Amino acid sequence: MILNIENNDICVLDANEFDPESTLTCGQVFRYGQKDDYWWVIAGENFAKIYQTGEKNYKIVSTNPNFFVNYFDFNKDYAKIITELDKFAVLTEPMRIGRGIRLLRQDLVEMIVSFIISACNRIPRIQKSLNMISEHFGEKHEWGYAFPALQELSKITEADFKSFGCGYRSPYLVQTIATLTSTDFLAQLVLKDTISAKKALKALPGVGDKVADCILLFALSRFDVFPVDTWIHKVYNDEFGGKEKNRAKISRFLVETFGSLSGYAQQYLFYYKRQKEK
DNA sequence: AACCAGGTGGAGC
DNA sequence: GCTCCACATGGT
Repeated sequence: MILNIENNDICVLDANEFDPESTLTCGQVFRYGQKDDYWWVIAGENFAKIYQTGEKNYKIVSTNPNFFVNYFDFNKDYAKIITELDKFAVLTEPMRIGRGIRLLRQDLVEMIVSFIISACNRIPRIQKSLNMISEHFGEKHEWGYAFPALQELSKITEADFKSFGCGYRSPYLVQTIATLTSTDFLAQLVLKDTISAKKALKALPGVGDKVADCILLFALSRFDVFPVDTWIHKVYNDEFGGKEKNRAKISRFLVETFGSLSGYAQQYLFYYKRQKEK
């Protein structure tokens, strides 16, 4: 990976390790889109456009290049990860389909809110709710609306969340945000190991096993977790011939299988299964 | 018109 | 520990 930061531009070479489409559409992030000849993404209060400039060349135009180097984790070498995961036959096709997926380093509060909303929901409606929250409580920029900071989120009422289509998750959101605002929960969380952090997250209303795993993976880069949702449940049945029905046990089995690379395996398998259904 | 969606919390065993 | 079930909301 060759990376140059030139004023407001970032040039990224070696597309074997970066594909904006698979990275953005693989289910880890909700506020993105495709327009004209570029992909765009809003991450917290930052915005980027991603242009393909050659077979293996990308140009990222953003408000904050250094933020996006960290966000896309461009300094991480995926070659070793891919080599290691190549040992699993079940990943051969998913890794071919999802070539260029990078696990993003996203904002903790944004992930907590996003994945509480994701419970028993459809992806387009999750996106709609998050966009409405941003439009009503986030800062307006020329490129759109930032995701609100915690201080702004704490002003949102249960009725507001319901009007944004969050449904029965609305009281969970209000209570969880109140906890994050009034305690040192977040500062303590990042210090904990994966097991303790998961336990702490599950104490938040609206956060169970699956949502906690998503937060750990997408915000805290904990790769030793395997979120099990309806799609991964299908993967487990179809690709692993699994008989277990308890999702916690399925997750445990998959973490035992993929170890410290579980999070990557999960993302390839999730993307693969959803692509196949289309 | 039932059924389902990136599940979770609570009740009852 | 486990198994049911209700929970808003919108799309098919």
